Amino acid sequence: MTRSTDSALKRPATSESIAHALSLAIHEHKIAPGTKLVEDELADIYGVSRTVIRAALQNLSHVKLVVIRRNKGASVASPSTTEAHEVFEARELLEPRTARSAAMRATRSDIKRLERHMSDEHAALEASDPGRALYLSGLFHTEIARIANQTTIAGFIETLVARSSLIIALYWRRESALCEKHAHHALVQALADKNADAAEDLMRSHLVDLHSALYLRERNDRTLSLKDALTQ
Amino acid sequence: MTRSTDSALKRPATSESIAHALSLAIHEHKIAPGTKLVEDELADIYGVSRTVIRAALQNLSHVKLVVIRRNKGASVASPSTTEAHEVFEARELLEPRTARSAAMRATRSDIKRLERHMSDEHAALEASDPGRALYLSGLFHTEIARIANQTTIAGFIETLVARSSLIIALYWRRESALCEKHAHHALVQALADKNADAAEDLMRSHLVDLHSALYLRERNDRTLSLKDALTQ
DNA sequence: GGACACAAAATTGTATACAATTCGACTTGG
DNA sequence: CCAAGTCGAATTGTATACAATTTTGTGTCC
Repeated sequence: MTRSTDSALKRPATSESIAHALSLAIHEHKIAPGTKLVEDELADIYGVSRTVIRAALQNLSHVKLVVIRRNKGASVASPSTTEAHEVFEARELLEPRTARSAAMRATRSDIKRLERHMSDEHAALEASDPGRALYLSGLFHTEIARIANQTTIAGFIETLVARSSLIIALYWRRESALCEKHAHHALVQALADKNADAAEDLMRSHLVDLHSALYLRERNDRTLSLKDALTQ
Repeated sequence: MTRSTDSALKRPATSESIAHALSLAIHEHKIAPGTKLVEDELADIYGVSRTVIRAALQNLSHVKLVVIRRNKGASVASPSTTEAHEVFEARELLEPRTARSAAMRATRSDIKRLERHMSDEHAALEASDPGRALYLSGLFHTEIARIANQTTIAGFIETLVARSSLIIALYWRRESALCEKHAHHALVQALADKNADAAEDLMRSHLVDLHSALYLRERNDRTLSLKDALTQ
């Protein structure tokens, strides 16, 4: 038996599966923004060599979930308020239009899937696992992008949702995420009704709500980069 | 002296510099879509180990310039007509808005830079180096995204422009790219005048022009994926 | 006690060795 | 002659060894 923590992985972890696992942990706020990700530790945890870990970290850096600096290694990204604004502005540009397309294309099974997502999310909240609820609520958005059948844009949205998770970890100021439930429910209704206009509007206002539920005063920006400079 | 072709690189190539060099070659149509990229060959050419090459290829795969399939290696991407449509639809969604922002923010030095780009492009055409002209005309678009000061969206546009280069290699049907010159010139004028509406409209119609200058009949898609399946 | 210098430890970067897989040519039996 | 199978070369996947760099700790001098 090696020193490896042997975390019950049947299959010999690939860089993709590791990237996925890390991504999930970050989404669910189990790893905080700014956390240093040391290659040796991860290699030990997943029972693979650093080669594979490096590939996984590189993957994550491409979706901006981790930042890699030469000779300094990888850390979980810690977006500035500027980046936070940009991410939500990009979402406000892409997602309403995508919701419109989704409304025109959504099948009954698509709707069913979205409803399942919502109930999973609700269950996670009941089980007081807000991290998982947040992750699922992100999946809801990427799922809609998938329904819209625009792979390219869906890919962009996926990375924006991922980054949003970090942003929420850093700047969220409301306690309850229940507002979400309402918005998502209304959206699914609009999709089911094939009401493209409503879907677009609902998505837009949902995103504006999220954006404005963040605490993004400029001074935070300085604090953050200071923390960056000191911690990492 | 090693067997390496030793292509006059002063600095010990990093994965980034190699990715950049390959990206340039692809942009300029010096490497055709579908071309197999063998790690050993590249390692030899750039005088580094496969480790570095693999990192570079992974970088390129994230911007969809190359496709990596497990145990099959990397090839230059060869977008289907469906992907081609998606890429241009995404551009039509992102870039007009971006041009609007750019118009509101462009400084005199920004305009100067764009004009320099245009004259470089013209020079490349004069020197009958259409590949380079195409590359520069892509840079023009990413430059505008940069001016708009939306790093996130600019990043998306950059990858879309890169992929467009592949799409043009595969599906371009007009001979002269002179239409471009006109459109770009008008755009710069709008930016210089801080005419946001005009910039947005000009960008939109420019992209629609490009899109419609492609030969994207469905049957091509089949041909392509067939070729894909056989060649690679 | 604090600033500096320098050595030791930790960590990342790169090359290389070897294992696993795919691809192609050849053989062989029908 | 063709189909299927098989061996070998080519290529990719992964682990490991070592070099380069950063970080940390320690001692010295003022």
